[in-house]
Order: sequence, then structure tokens, then C-alpha cells
Amino acid sequence: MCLHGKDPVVALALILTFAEKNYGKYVEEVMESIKKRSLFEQLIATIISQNTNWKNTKRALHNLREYFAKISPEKIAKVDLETLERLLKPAGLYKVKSKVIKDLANEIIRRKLLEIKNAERLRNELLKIRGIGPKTVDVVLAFSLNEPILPVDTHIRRISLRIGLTSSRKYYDIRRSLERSIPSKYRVKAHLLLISFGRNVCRSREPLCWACPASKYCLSSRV
DNA sequence: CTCCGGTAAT
DNA sequence: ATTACTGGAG
Repeated sequence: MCLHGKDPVVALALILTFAEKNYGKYVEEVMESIKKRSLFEQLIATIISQNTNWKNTKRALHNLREYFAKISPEKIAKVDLETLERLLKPAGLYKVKSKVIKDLANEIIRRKLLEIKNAERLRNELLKIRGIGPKTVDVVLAFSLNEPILPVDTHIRRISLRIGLTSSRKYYDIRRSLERSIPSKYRVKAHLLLISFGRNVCRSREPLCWACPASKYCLSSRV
């Protein structure tokens, strides 16, 4: 219900339908490969991906797998920082990320974080580690612990703001707005679908509004 | 708001 | 040459 014909919830639904049709198959594959990861591996992958495109993230991950065979907190804790930095270089922000990943490995060993079953407790423990923020922790909880969360990345944030789904720019406000409109079982998939849509259509630079199914419901439409 | 940052797209 | 990338800290 909207007097001026701009309804963000309708826009969101149209976008998800469109994304399902166009990127659904790809997204299914991504979900499968992500769910094979261990919790620790998922954490590492998510940290590496921070503010970095997927191609470069995969390069750094490839370097890690090649060097360690199997990635574990013990191995990360032992390796020297310079080596870790060299392996992570292609992902950018490599000094920050190396330190975060090393701190994380140490804390996991010291405080036995991987034994925590309770999602809320794990969330709080992970958030204490410098370099792990709400987006990273939400991704891990959603993918590895099946929590009904819809993690908000830069693409999803952009889409939400453009269609006017939320007036607040704060992380948890945007997340709450999305979760109000998207049923819990569908949230992980919606997360990936929205990212694909944000990369391909609702792009940051030159959004393809002519190709967008929600353009007439969108506050920022250039069509 | 700025910084970290190599890489690819424009 | 500039901009953005599945962010987060100071």
C-alpha cells in the first residue's frame, strides 16, 4: 500500500522473482559449495571477502589451500605473519586480514570457540575479535549454523536503500527491514540472489534500470 | 569520515 | 585516471 505507487516490498518481491529466474541455478551451486565448508573455513573465507570482489577472494583462498592443504586454526596459528600476508595479497587489505585471521585462530584455540553450540553466544564471542563485524558474523551464523538471518552486504544495502525499503542506514535496521519481508527458510538464498542482482543489474556505478523488474516501484529508478 | 589495498572494470 | 569490490576500526 503506497499512495505514490512506490512500494519497496513489491519492488523486493519482483527483484527476488527476477533473480531466482536468472541466477537461481548459479546460486544453488554456490550454496552447495559453501555448505561443504567447515565453520572455521567459512570464517576465513568471509574475512578474506571483506570489501573485495569474488575473483580476488578466490585467489587468496586458493593460495591458502595450496599452502596448508587443509586449513585449520592450529596451522594458521603457527604460520608466520609474513607468509600469511603473501598468501592473502591478491585479496587486498592483506595486512589487516592476516592479523584478523591470526587473532581469530589463536582465540579459537585458546577459548575453544568452535565448541560453542549456542548461536547467540558464538555471535558475541566472535564480535569481540577485532576485524569481525556484524556482516561477517551474520554470514557465518546463517550459512554454518542455519540461523534465520539475512546478512546485509554492500550490494544488499545499496538495493534496500534505492528501493526505499528502509530509511535508516544502520546495519541492523536494514537487516530487520529485509527479514520482515522475507520468510526465514528463504533468507540464505535471498542473500545470494540479492547479491547477484546487485552485481549484475542494480550496480553501484551504472545501474541497469531498464532491465530491472522493479524500476517503476523504485525510488531511485533512472527510467 | 578516512584508512587499509591489490585487482579488474570503465 | 578513477571507481568499486559479499567491511570494519579508529
